Amino acid sequence: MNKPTSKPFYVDADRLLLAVDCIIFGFERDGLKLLLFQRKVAPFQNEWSLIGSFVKLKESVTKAAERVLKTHTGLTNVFMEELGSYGGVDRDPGDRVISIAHYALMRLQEEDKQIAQEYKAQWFDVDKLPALILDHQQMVEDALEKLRRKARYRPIGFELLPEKFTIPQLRVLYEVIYQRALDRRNFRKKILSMNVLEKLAEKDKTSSRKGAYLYRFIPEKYQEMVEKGVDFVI
Amino acid sequence: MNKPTSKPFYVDADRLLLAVDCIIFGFERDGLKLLLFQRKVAPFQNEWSLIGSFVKLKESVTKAAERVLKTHTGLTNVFMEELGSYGGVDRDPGDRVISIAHYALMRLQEEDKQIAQEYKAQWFDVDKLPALILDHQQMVEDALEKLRRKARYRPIGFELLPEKFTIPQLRVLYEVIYQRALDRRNFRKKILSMNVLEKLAEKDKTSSRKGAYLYRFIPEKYQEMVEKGVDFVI
DNA sequence: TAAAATAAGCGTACAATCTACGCTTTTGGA
DNA sequence: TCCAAAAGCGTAGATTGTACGCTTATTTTA
Repeated sequence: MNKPTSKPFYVDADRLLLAVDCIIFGFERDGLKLLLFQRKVAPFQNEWSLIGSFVKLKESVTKAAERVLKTHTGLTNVFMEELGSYGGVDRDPGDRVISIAHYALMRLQEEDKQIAQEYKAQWFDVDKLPALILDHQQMVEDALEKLRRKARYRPIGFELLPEKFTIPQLRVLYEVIYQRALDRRNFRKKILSMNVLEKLAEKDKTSSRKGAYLYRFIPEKYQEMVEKGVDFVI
Repeated sequence: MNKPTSKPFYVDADRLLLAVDCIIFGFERDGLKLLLFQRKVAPFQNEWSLIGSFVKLKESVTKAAERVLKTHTGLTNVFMEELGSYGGVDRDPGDRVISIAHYALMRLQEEDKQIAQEYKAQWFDVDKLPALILDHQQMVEDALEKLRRKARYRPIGFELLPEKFTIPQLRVLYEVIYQRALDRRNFRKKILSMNVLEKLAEKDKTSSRKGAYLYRFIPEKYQEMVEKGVDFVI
């Protein structure tokens, strides 16, 4: 068996195109947003789409997803996780492409909103999305479901908050994820009983006259919680 | 742009090898088992390995996983689900191969044990596994974690029981998955309170003198439970 | 043939957690 | 100065979880 490279095995196997697509969620006071792009290349030029790219020969899948996020939003260090593969034969009429979808979470601040302009993208309300190409609609639905389920046993939503935050802010976050109202008073009790929050002296007055105390996660406790998996407010 | 096929797009993208690997769990009274194979081809010939195959150009990822299961165990209609991708650049020294791992669950009966002989495979106790090739050890650990987590909010374990089963059998199943003892009496109460079981007139006497009543899932209730997601005995 | 052994099954009591909701506090604006 | 609005505190009752004793049915064994 001659070897053109140092890799003589598996010569008969088919070679395919492998892509990553990113479902980028942003959290804002008034709801959960999704970052969408107008596709630059054919097929489906100019239609709304998730952002993605092909995985390169010398690049891990994870790195590919990070690269996509970086080049299309400028962001690094964002929480991102694999959602799953989309591997149907005819899912992309352009060729046989298998995509490994990833979803990312970020908190949306004024500065992040510029991303939309700089990268010709747009933030949409998750329940007011335009038509998407290919199976991207399905990916978004799956990502939302996974996000909600995950929020139950992991403090995942916390990725979406600034370092200092108020308890009402945290509650709104969960309300947005679960799409339903949570009792103010019970939510507070439950969260505080977990002993992962440190109360700070400062107050945030942007959303009420009285102002709400700021809190911060206690890193060790938070880490512990991530590992053990907590049963969260439903 | 000339087109050799009807698919003129994405000509510059790298083409990779995409595989599926299957983590096949079997449930038996005395524990959870894993089906392993002695690899027939180089590299790693004769070493213990999960079973897998390359995804073909005209085959969906899901179909590829089903094909693997069928050709290596003869089984179809087994619960199987995607675990995730293993996409590191150097994970397989034989070539750049990305694998999408899947895990399958089945109940182990005498007839299924012949699989091991027919297909030159062997059932191992999940906590007494031999060394595995590549990152297969990691895949198994991840699959076990996912299985346990999933068992909490989905009646997933039920895939592993025969149509008629006793409550003690169901309990042993959960004990095996969670790797800890569950209180007989409380388990029964919890399960019965879900109202998904129909008590049959027959008893099963294979595992006790007194014999235990057989039950069956009420299909509609069971389906409801799958969709809503239940919070299960921890 | 009676007693012992064993797993199944039933019930009860106490603890922990969830849920609903009233009341007080703080502060900016009318 | 009073009102409105959100934050924060507390309690009571309902629900669920947890520990564990007791009875039942049946086979084995003494």
